[in-house]
Amino acid sequence: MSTPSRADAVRNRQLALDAATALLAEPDTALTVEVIARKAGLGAGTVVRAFGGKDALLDAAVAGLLRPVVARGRELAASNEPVRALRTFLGELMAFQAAHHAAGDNLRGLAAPETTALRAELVTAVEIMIDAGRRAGQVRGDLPIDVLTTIIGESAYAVARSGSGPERIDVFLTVLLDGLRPST
Amino acid sequence: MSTPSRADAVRNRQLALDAATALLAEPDTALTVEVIARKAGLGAGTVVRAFGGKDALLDAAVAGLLRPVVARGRELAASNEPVRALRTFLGELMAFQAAHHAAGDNLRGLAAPETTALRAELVTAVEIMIDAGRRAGQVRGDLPIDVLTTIIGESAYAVARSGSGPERIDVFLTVLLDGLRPST
Amino acid sequence: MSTPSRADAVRNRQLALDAATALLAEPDTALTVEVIARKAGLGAGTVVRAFGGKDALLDAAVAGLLRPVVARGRELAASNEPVRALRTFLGELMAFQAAHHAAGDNLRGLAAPETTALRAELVTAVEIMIDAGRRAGQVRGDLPIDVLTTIIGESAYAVARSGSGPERIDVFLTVLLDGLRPST
Amino acid sequence: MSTPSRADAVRNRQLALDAATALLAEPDTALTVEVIARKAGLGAGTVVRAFGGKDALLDAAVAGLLRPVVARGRELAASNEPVRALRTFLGELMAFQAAHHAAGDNLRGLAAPETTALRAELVTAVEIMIDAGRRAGQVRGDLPIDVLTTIIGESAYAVARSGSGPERIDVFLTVLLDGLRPST
DNA sequence: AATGAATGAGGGTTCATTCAT
DNA sequence: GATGAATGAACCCTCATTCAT
Repeated sequence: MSTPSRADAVRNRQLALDAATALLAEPDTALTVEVIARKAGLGAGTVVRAFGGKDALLDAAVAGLLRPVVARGRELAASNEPVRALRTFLGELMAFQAAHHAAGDNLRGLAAPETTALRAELVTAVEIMIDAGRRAGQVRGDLPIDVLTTIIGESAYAVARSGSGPERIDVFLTVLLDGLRPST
Repeated sequence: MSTPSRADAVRNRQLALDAATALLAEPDTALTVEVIARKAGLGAGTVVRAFGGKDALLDAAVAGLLRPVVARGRELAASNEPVRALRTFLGELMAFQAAHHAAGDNLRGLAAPETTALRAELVTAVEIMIDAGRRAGQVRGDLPIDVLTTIIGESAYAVARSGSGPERIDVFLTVLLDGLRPST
Repeated sequence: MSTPSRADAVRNRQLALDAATALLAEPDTALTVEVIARKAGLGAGTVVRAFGGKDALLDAAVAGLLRPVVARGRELAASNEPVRALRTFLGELMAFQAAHHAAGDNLRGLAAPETTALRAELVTAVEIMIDAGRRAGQVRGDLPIDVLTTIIGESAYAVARSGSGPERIDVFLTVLLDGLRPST
Repeated sequence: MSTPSRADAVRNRQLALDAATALLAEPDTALTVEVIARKAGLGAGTVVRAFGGKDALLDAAVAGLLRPVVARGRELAASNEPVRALRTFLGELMAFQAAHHAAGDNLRGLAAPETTALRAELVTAVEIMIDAGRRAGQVRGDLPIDVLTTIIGESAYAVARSGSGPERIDVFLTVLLDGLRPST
């Protein structure tokens, strides 16, 4: 029968994904297929085969990390306190980046369609919040919105690089959001 | 005389450096010794020998890019219009990063003493400007200065990632500097 | 079961070891990883991976050659005809060296813990035989024992260099053992 | 004129030779052309050109070391106290080997015609001494002479390997020469 | 379907030799 | 003729992928 083995395949996919995800948080680990496989308790071949290549595995792992953040972004985009929502969202995004700050680096030079798509959704969520903030008169309207979202998105990455803790993230957010306020 | 052949050595060192520097601006190129050597029109051995290793070559290339920026930073740190100086400096720093946005990534995991030293000088220059800005009442005093400098430094990196052009840099600076103003 | 593929690994490890061992007997061969791999019918990566480096492979190869000799030495050290035992042992040791006379040279400058340990055991065995020979009045007592063992050990190496056949070994042993007899 | 530059060539040949010779006594030095050149105060090209290749340079260096030893051998071969002469000669040979025990190893795999020829002469000298010793009844006659000379020649190398000092050499000689005495 | 050993291209580096200066 | 920088083949090793078991 093929059903039970299919179940195994699903389980192994998840094991590989979990291992890769865990390793993304360890900045000084090599992140080779063999290391991932060992952490997953699988063979190297299984790990590659489960995703069709290392690129796809890492894409899936980073996407898996990003997905709940994006979901949260969609949720917060519906808030009627857009600036507060933006701060909350960016705080969570940055905390995620800080916790897995090897994620971005390990994706370098790889095809990562899932992650790319999620990043776009993330930008959309930010866009909605900014737009709502503008309509509420809480966010400055003198700058092009697409540039603002890009800046905000990339800034999250910046914090990740410095291995920043919560207090640093908070300072950054204070500066960023004060800068986004309408100029008096 | 011992100068003549040395002249060639200097020229080729520069060729290798130029090639590496040029490649730092191409984010999707592999940046192997052989690629650098081919671009420089030299043999692979020559490139390694000229700098004593790939690490040292990349360090030198990035440092070469960073050096004039840092020099400019020292100059601007003496300005008596600190906020304007800060904006000018950050604009130049970010333009540099944007032009060579593979620089930081390619240095990952390498020993890069020159670049590290320059980065420290860069932070010092920013610190001076912020401090002067505070004394002039133009920069907020409610946040720890070392966190501000880190944030600012990392932000420059953020812009680099997005391959941003001048207008994007300008928007970022506007937001950042407005956020750094004393809260009313 | 996990044994089946492991069986191949063991077989190939042995293939690499055999190839290296065979090449140790060819004084004018380069003994690079690739040469060993080709002789073993394996890829270069496999050979390195199987032992964790060229050093370890050569150490293992030489140790593999030395091990039975040392075992025989321990056996003969228990003999109650110490001089006869010494001659037998040295004969076998030299025959081994003669058969693989590139062994020592190829280990030069390498970390070879196994081989080093075996050499020490070898010296100990000789020491025991000489000591027994002295107590039996068959070996001269006028010379320091540690010097004798060194000399004997190194002599075996000497014979190896000349690619000597059995009759040469025999002559050397006659001279050496006559020289070790108590002076009348 | 070509005469003065010829003089320079001769001088540089000697400088290269001296440098190589000196380095042969340092077992843990790399002995690359560049190292030799630096020690000689010459350029790498000059060192290679002076001898037509690294092999020839090392051959010449080792031969230069061996030559006086061989000369001394010829001298001592004329002695009418052959056994005493043999001991003296072997002592000097071994002291030479001990002082330059990197010599042999660095010649490995190289064409070294000069050194090879000298080694043959050295063997001849030993042969003469042994033959004279036999006629004087001081050296055993029951063993083939060519084997004895080989053994003796190779033994000198053995001592070199162990980095032996004078006392070790002396012990070795005592054993060896006692072994060469006619069996009673 | 999973395994994990084998593969082999590609990485940085070394070094005897060559050749423009 | 001397120089020493450039060369490029060869070295050992790593690792994503493949494939016999």
